[in-house]
Amino acid sequence: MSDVVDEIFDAAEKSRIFRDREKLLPDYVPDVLPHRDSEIKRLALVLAPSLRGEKPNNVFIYGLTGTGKTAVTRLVLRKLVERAGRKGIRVTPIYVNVRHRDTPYRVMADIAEGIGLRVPFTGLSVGEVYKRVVDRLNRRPGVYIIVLDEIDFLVRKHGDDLLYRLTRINEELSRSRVSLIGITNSTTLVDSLDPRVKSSLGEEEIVFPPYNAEQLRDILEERARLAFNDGVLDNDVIPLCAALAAREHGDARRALDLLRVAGEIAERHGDSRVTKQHVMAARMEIERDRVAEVVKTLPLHGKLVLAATVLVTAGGRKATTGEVYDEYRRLVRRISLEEVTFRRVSGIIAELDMLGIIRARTISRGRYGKTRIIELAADPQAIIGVLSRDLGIEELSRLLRDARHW
DNA sequence: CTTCCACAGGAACCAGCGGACC
DNA sequence: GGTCCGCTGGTTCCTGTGGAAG
Repeated sequence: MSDVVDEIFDAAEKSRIFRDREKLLPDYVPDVLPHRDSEIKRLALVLAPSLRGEKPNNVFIYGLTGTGKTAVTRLVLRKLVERAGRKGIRVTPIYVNVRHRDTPYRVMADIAEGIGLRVPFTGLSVGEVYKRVVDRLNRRPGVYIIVLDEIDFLVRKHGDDLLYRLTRINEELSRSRVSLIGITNSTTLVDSLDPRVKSSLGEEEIVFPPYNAEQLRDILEERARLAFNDGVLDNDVIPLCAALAAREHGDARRALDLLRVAGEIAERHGDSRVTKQHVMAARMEIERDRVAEVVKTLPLHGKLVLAATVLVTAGGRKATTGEVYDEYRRLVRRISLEEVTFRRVSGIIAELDMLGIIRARTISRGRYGKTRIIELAADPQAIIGVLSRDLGIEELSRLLRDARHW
């Protein structure tokens, strides 16, 4: 037995495929970012005044996912801090990813942590945390640069009150200065902001265009050199990853994920080279994982509405909100649970759409009313699998399994 | 041109929970 | 121990609306 374990560990120690797998992880920021020179320059220019101890302008950064917004920001901040350190100036970056911390309190709490303040994860008011932050900033003079990544998630759910407060924070500071960098995936977000927030945050604006397939190839090649052993990649692997990601609006993160997972699959299978087939398998694995992740964390009635959607869209037909709701009711009654209202189901459908698990677009059928037409946006097999296991209701699992015959 | 369907989706509010503060 | 807090997952009530039918 122990030699089996040893074998596994031995194999894990000297990977045949990877030289350094971490270089492909989403949060790794390389020193070289191909095709982002002008964006790097612009951001550096904006932030440069902090080296003189002055407050840089606030910046608004837009661009679709995987266009290098976060990487560029981190790179520039890293260099800025290095430089400031050598000159003995205190510049403190505070990075908050709002996507998974999408309430005003949590964002404020993260900012507090970012300046070394311990705050409880609940119990205090937002105002109280804000006060403590202001207090701390006044006690420790310096330039602070707060990065709010993916702020769309905060604004969409909770409005821009917190943003407004943060843009005014300097009025309460005597010896410190705070700059804001707002990063967003959505270009339409700006229009929904309070004009005061808009003008303050948008003192500077940088737009990140999507990468094309050729540029993605450069990025992947650069990174593959660091991450893979020499000669393990088939020639068509990188072009394929680039092409697949280019189809999804030039998402570099997606391209890197594909490459990494393809490598992982090759390694798991004990193959010595990464091939096109590994990339195709990676695509499916990534999708399955995404679906599983999303579906598992859905609240109970979210899962049930999704189950109803699966049933009513069997055979690839499209359904309306009303049809999904009817099916949902039938389902819930059959397994004798309490049902939620139509309004809630409508809201859940909107949430599932946002999560990318279904597609729901509103249309008008004239005399026959306005509704959304709904279809699945993810692999039905994967959804059914996760729902069956997760709900643990035998009758429902059977229904879903039967719906699979289409 | 008007009507009217089948909803969309905003707004205000609520219960229950885990937790902080005094 | 009472009061306050935020978050989630709801409810109730509501106004708004694209476009086929009449």
